[in-house]
Amino acid sequence: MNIVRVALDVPLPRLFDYLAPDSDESDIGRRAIVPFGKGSKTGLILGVAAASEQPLDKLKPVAAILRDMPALPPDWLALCEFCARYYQAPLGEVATFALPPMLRRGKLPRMPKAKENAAVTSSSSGDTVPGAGHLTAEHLPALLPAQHAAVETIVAAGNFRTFLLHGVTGSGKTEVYLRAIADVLARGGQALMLVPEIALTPQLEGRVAARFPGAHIVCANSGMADAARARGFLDAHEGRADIVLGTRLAVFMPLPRLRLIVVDEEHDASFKQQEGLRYSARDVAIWRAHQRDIPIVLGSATPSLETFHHAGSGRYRMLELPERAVAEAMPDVRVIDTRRQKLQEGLSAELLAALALRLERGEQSLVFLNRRGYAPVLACPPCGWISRCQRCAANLVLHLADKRLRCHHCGYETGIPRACPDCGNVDLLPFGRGTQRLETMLAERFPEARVLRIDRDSASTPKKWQALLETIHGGGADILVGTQMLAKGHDFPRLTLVGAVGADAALFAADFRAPERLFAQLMQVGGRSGRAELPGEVLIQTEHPDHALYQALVEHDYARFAASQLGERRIAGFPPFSYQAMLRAEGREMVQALDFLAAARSAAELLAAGVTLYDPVPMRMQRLMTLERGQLLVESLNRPTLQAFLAQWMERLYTLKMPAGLRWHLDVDPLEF
DNA sequence: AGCACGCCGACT
DNA sequence: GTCGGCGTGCTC
Repeated sequence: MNIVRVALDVPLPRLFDYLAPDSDESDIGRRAIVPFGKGSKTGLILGVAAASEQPLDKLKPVAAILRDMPALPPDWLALCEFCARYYQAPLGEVATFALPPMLRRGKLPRMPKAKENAAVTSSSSGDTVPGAGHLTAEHLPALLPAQHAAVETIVAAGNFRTFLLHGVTGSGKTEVYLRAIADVLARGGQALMLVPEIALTPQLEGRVAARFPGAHIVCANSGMADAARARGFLDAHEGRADIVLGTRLAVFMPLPRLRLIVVDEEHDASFKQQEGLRYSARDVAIWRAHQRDIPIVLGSATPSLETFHHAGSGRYRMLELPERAVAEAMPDVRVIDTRRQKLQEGLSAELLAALALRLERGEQSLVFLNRRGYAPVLACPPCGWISRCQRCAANLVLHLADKRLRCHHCGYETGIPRACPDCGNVDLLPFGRGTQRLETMLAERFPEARVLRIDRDSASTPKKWQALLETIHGGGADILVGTQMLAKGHDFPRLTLVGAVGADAALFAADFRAPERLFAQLMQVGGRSGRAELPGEVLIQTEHPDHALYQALVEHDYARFAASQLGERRIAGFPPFSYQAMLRAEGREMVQALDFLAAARSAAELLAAGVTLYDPVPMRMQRLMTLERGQLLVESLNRPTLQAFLAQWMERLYTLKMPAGLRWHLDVDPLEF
């Protein structure tokens, strides 16, 4: 009697056994439709067996085994198993998550008929080299020595090796990726390139497509239509695709001839999924490269400190691109000490003068401020009342443009009160500064200038964002005011000045990764300024001009910044010198959440050798409106120790009785605190 | 997670 | 007298 073990999309950490008389080993990795509870579900067969641990009379027969596509291969199933184990998630959830929604539902997309243009699909036949005919040297940009060396090293690796390609904006990282990919394609391999969410721009797709005109390129991101995503998955799985280019979810694409993985902007937080299966696509990609014994290239101008640490210790191989490939000078970065001067609406005399100079010369400026809205709070000076969100602990941000108070954490919004709700005073004052206030102030101060604000409010839809970009590129703006939205992706040809305002907040934030993010942001935003003939200038307003972070920025010295941060983290015992997991609980009342976490902590007591469990704490911000959230940090100096602990701990947590309405999840290697 | 069954309030 | 609240228990 044959039994198939099926992974189903239910939050239960086990497989389900079904009778399947006509099944055999070749059905492992196939989808099956099975009766489940009242209805039926589509799942994935992960094993066949002669016997079950379940009593035979409890087993139902499978409704159907879907044999309409090739079974998913063992390495793909092993990838899911790794994720389930490492992130402590039910295997069924991982396996179904890794499938595109359409395949998950037991359907297949309509595939295009094979009639199309033979040149485009010839790559799947295996005897032509995709794009090779087009890769003539005279069409390719010349490589700098460092780029050349990096390409040679990656190409020569062949086997598993993690490379950190470290180079500033404009140093030509993309060209290195493309050359390494060309080599892989020439040898009949497939390449996987992961990019951050925002960076998956048509420009990059276009550049890759233009470089490999004969190659079959598949894109994969969550914004795609169901059928297109499923088609891409099948193209990859059945070996037709040569290059898969996508966001984090692309790390789960089955690729039989995979020979190279590239993770561009590896430090980017969007590689970590923040809900559901909380995986890090970058880390999963490294595991996958190891599994397949192939090289992986992590690229960044500002690597995550974890990655940089491993590159320094020799675990990863560092590839430095020291120069800018495009003939551009690095911007001149300076700090402005704001302690001893009276600021005008938050701007220093130097920054205002620099802005005036750019206006005079007809060049563009950017004022970078990581706080949207008009002012962070509305306050009543006599009684001390400040606008607070009713649903979560955050302050309500004043948006003067549409006369609203808005919570940037949970989305709650309300009108502006006429008078203080506590004391009735009618003279409520905005406190602090946001992008709107800065925009207003700059427009008043420079009436002749065209001031353009770019933040989540003004660029709320892709269409609005596109329109703003067109205005900027068309020379329709003199001063840009914006948040980190502006830091990524786009070149602004006439931009020669970047001013950073209010950056200090990140220096002393509760989140130990805040300085790392600030450095990356300032470096990125600074990289937007300047061209060969128009050198750029970056002015950072700060009350801590001697801080190591700013000093390193002035010197364009990432390594120095990283060394100082890593020194602090070593002393504090933070990652990469320890390994963390966060248990979070949310419920109607904070006490419920904290009670659960306390119970979870007691349940851990006998298991926790070599592991530190901290106290359950209420979360700083509660994201969901009416839910209270708490969290419990777990830490160990040793990853296997933490992993072993988590596995046993989860088993116990699953047996704990849950008060109604209380939910919890575990976040391994959390990025958010 | 769904989706049952299962006992206590205000409605045609 | 019922419709329905969501508490707890199970799904091979």
